[in-house]
Amino acid sequence: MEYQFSEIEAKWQKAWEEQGTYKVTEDPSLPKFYVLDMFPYPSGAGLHVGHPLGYIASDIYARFKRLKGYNVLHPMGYDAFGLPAEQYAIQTGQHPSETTRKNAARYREQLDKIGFSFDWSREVRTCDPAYYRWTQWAFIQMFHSWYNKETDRAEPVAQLVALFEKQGNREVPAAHSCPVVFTAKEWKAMDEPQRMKILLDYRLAYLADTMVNWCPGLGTVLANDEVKDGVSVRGGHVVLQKQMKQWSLRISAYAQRLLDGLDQVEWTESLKDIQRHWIGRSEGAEVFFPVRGLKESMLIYTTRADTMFGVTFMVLAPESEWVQKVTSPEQKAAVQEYLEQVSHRNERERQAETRTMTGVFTGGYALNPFSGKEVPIWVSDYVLAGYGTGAIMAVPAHDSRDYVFAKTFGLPIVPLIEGCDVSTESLDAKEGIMMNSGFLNGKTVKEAIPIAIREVEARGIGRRKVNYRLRDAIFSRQRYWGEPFPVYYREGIPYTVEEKDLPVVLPEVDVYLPTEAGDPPLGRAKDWTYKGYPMELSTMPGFAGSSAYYFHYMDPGNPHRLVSEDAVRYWKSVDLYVGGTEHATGHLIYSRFWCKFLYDIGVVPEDEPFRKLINQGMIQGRSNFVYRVRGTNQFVSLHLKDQYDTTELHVDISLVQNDVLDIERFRAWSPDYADAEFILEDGKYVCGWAVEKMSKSMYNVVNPDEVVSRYGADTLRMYEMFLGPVEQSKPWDTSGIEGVHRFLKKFWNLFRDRSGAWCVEDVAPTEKELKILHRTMARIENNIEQFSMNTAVSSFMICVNELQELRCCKRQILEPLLVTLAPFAPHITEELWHRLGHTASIHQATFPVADVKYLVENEFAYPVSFNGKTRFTLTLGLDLDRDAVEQAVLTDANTLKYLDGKPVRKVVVVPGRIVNIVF
RNA sequence: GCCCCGGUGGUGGAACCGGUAGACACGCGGGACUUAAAAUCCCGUGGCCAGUGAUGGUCGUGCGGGUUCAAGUCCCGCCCGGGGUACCA
Repeated sequence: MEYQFSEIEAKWQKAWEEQGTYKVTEDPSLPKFYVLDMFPYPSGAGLHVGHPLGYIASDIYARFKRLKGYNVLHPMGYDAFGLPAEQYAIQTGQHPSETTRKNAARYREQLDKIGFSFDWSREVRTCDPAYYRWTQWAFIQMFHSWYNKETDRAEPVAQLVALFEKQGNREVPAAHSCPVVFTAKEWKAMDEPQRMKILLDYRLAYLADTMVNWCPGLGTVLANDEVKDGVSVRGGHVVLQKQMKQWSLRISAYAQRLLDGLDQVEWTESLKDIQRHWIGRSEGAEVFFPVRGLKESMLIYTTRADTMFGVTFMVLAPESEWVQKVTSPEQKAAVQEYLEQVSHRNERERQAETRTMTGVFTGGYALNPFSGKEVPIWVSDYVLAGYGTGAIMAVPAHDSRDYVFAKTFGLPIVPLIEGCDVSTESLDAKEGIMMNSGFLNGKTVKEAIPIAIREVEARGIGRRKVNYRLRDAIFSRQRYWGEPFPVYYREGIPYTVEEKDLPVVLPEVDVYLPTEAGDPPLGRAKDWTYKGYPMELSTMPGFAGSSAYYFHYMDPGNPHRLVSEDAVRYWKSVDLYVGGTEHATGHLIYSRFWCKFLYDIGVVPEDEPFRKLINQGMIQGRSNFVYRVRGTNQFVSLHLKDQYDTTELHVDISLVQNDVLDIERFRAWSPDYADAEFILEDGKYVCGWAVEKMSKSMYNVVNPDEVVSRYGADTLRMYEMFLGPVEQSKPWDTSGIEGVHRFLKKFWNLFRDRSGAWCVEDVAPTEKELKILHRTMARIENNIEQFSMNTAVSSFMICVNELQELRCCKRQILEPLLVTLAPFAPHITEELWHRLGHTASIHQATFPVADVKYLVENEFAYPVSFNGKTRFTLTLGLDLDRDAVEQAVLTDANTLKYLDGKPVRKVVVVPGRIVNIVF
């Protein structure tokens, strides 16, 4: 019987589903292993062949771990809230939940055909109220928590209130944004709205006026990771800076823990670097500069306290409250005009103007506390309001931005490093010997920095300070298709909905657009109130639902908890997470933060969610081109095109095989080409090709369904792995798939004789056959553990080629081999397993253990080289020691020939590796 | 600009700790089977040079240096491609 993959695959997919083969429950008698894929957003376009790459790799790993005796949790679900469904709803009026449901069904259909071992009974969808109640619940917990910097964890706000009642807020070690200082007495004298306003500045989920990325094109606010190069990542719309009242998560309180935690996880260094950079820890000092005519001193942040003597001016961010305080009457009009000008600029313009500095003098002066000199205070948008204190001391000689500013406005530049030349550019490097710097003269920069900070502290004009670039996460979106906030307003003050009333279900609206008044779409909902009070109109961002979904998989559908104690104590955290690197500064940071918070409040036992992370590469498209002679309907073959003036056009890759165009089908492809003419080479039309993004517009999309129906899921799975390392990006080229398909046919044929009849025999295998088997088993196990799936596939090919040559069809060889192959090709192996007489699934078998006695060789073909050049090989026993090998080689006839009578200077022998003769 | 990661045949890619570069596969060329095609099987396949020939020589892992008996692998300096980040004081 031929290898009939379609029937085999359909049969076993059905059987696995019916028998619940991949259903998993907590089993304390077995070690656990949690393999997770980043869940997909179900888009309308469906899956292309690049999407399942990571899923296949993780599925192989999950199946392997099961065969090794682990209880494996391997779930899947959908990141189902998101902009595309909502934009589609705006255009068509179709409810986003409807589109999402359809798209998810399509995804499921496609995924099922590939034969994954997901436990679908644990499916989580972020848009399902039964799930998002836990997103809302977590928000409520954050609302009622504050960050205690002393205990370094989140604690209940009730405890904070107790502290306020006892001692006011001055000494409370909290991460906060509260501008006022009060005593216990003052706190007690406040009324409820006043207290609630204060507490908002301490909560981990808080409402505040903040500078946000406002995207008019999408009608919503965006988080920093959703903006790139001044435009929105989704849709590419212009983004403006705007002051708005928004919900935020105080993730900045966790900056140090997020940084430290990176040392505990097995992620690639480059991904950790991206996160480290995003967190952006810097060590420096905050220093007060007295201001002429004011009692109050201005606070600045610097990492270069050593350069204090070189400060020749100060710069304020346009948004700084100090601008109004220091501006002189004469400069008021100019400053106003500048602020006006700056406010109209969007992020892109602000960034594009790196070269031309803008700014204005405020008319105010600050006093350099070290040199005693007065320096002018300027305003410029090169200083950011959100970092440090929104004010800087400018040292043009040693900071390139200050340098450009000084040159632009003719401000003095005082060099502080001996022998440096600042006539054309600043010297930013932290090296050299200090000069012009009073008590720091003669010191190196590295010595001077701590000395200067110590001096600042000794004089009581500032203190050592660590800053982070990481900002609090803006958590409101002025959109419809997201989790509603469990928040209502009483007298303008936000309160959370009682937990017993969760979930707060997303209400229906007539259209998915903002209201006339400019409120978000939820402003259109009828009776959008709680206990008679108005509800919050924003919804949560995309990352809300994806920050803890991996916990709910452990205990899906639990109506009482995100995850039960028993379940989370068993599954703990994700052992292996597979997904794209594009989530480095979004999902992967937010999830870590969310997990640490849940850890702080005692809901989960570990504070890092993803122990090991593998980033799968992208599968790129391989496009084909035809060359049309300009102004004609004539097409010229690739290698002749240089003789003509041509236009390169994408051609659908389904019309091309091995870069040769199917002319008839090309003519039928579009009416424009119906009467096309062709200039051929060797009777063929050869197409050009290029590696590009896989996309419809390039006509290079390959759909997994098509591959499955032509070659089967087992072939698709193995070919995706065979393409190359999982982590690497590489182009998809369907022509290569034949080799993998051929391999599976050969493998199938090992079980049959020449006539096609079943021929597996119970005969003792030979030493040689056992060696082939055990070597393969050992390699595969090693390859899977290293996540080197491509070399695993090669190892199988080599094994099958060798067994085929030996015409081996012995049960004792084929049976263990089947189990070894099962993670890669689950269907064909299941079929053959049952034909061998088994009744239970092969996926519940045990992975065979390689016996070392079959792995050791007793002979080795030594490559013998002369002065590093390999000339011949000499097979010798591996039991020979260094001297014996040397003797054997030196007396060999071949050696004498290559030496040609010259004296040997040195012989290098590495037993079991190489012999090198130097002469 | 700064920080990562890459660069190996016509193509995708192998090569453990420095030890026979190009495994495995595609493609291509040749052959067998066939009326023919598909499928299958066998042989060859990095470049150049020499030889009728089994073969021999030589160059070769982006470029230029270096360390070493030996370098795709380690070190220094560049070039190119991809990703991250960017007035973060």
